[in-house]
Amino acid sequence: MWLKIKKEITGLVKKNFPDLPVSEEDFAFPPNSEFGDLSLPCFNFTKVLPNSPPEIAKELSEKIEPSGIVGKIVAAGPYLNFFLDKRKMASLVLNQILKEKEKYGKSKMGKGKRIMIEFSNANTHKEYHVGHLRNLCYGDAVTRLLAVTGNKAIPVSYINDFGIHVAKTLWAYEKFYKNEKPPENLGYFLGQIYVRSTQELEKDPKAKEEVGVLMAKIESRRGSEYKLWQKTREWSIEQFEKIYKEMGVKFDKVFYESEVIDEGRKIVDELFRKNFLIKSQGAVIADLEKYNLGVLLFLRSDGTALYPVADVPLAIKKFKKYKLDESIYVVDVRQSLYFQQLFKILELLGYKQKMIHLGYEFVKLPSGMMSSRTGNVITYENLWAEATERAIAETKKRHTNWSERQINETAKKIVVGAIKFEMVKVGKEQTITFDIDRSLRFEGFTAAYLQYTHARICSIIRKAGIKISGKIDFDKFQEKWEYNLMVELAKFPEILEKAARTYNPAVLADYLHDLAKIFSDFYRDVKVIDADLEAQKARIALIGAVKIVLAKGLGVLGIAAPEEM
RNA sequence: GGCCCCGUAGUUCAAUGGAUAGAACACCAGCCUUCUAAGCUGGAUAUCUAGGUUCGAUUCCUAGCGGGGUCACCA
Repeated sequence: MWLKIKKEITGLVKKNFPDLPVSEEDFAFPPNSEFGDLSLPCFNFTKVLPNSPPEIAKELSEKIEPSGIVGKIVAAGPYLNFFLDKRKMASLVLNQILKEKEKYGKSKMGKGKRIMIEFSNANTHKEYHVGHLRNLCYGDAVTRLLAVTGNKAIPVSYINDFGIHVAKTLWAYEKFYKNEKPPENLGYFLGQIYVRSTQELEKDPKAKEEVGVLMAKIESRRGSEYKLWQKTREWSIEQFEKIYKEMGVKFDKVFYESEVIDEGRKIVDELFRKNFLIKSQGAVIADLEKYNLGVLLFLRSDGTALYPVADVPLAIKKFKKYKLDESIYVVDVRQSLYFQQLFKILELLGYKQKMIHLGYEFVKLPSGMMSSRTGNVITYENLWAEATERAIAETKKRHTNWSERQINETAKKIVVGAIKFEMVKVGKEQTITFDIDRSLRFEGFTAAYLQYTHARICSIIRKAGIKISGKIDFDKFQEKWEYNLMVELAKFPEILEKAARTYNPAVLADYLHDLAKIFSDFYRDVKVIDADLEAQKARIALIGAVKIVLAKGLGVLGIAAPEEM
């Protein structure tokens, strides 16, 4: 919306000064609304005009006649500030939002590009912890951002169900848990066993061989070990599905290492024959030294497979089957060298599609790096239980008359919101130190604050009980908060585009918080229900627009906006 | 050692090269017979160092310091 306004103003300036080097990108928002709504720095104009920036600003402000959406033009030092016509602004912004409703903000920026985005690459037979959650929440938010900005986003997950970790867990299972009655959450149970396994293997180095033997038996895809693998693999997969359902994340397709590894071995053989891969120190590698990317191991010297053996065929399958324009991998930044290597190999094999590794920093705890081995870890289950308990307690306190079902449903929305918001509200380059007390707060810069703001708006609209129909009299807007809200609402489409362009949902989180803050100011100073009918109508329209944008913005972050809380 | 990321308030984070560096938490002092106090108001506190580019640098460049990651059989 602002882009449109900036273009209009650019036109206005050019009409009077055709030679001035000015474009939409040159405008800035003033630090304070007292300065105006939009600002044009005049420093660059010294190249075509003889005067100093302040003199130029002054001259421009005198010679350009305000028209259209521009109400007033004022020079402030080297800046040329534009004040917009508030009534025109109101009718432009509010009419569009109320007409488009939840479609407001949708753009065609992506031009229908087919983008596959791979995330939540968890391992079966291991724990699912807050580190995985960052990946899940970030990947999901980016998927939704790409979709809302005009791309065909295809979310997929790639599960490693066939690595050595599987054998480790099953080794410990056979040895220590075989006769135990498994608990209800079987996936979680496997995670616990994996931890035990790493501890036991440290104590008993000889057991490594047993694990190797077990792995070979599983890979043979025959016998009781293979059956055990099939059974326990389902346990993990069911756990993942439960997590995705609770968190409201959907994948179009889930790939499994066990399904692509055979194809991968064939490709490795073929590439080896073609001398694309070579033998070195007993292992099979790709030598990428000439691209300054070191070497990448495909096969260990004992012939067992490493990551790229599955990743290469999977990437090829993706390109062929899904006709992708772009392929995105959301994986921990520690694997950025690996992805540079993988992309280089795919490029050398002739794949020219755009490949992007979205590397985010890891999650650690106040007590240090997460480590399953030492038990310094917050599992998904622990976090979910803890968060649910707190959200239920908080909701009960406020709504003593609510049914249990109502409380649980609302609490769940708060829990999912809290977790997702914590994970995406900071940039991906930032290490998250996950402090459970800090993260499960319901005040300040949190999802709960945004949800609460939304619920308050819903409450007002319910109580007012009037339908907005016919023409709205925007002259009824007299308060600065009403105007500030509209200015903020108008930014939403550009915010979505910026967040999508930079793969940074934190931009959106920030914006929603700003919007909610301004609403709170409005809420304090401006009564909606007590106002005369025309003013009430106009204000209902305004807060209705805020509600739409809050709900939509939260939705893009994968967070629900409850009507009451 | 090579490469990558980070360094902003007591803490956790913001800031397309633009005006007075914003929030949140914590702390102190206030605001609920009035649309949900999960809210609001007020208060104090910050750009790692040294150079450079620029009319203008938290932002870009160089060097250094500090923290983290990664660099062949881990995933």
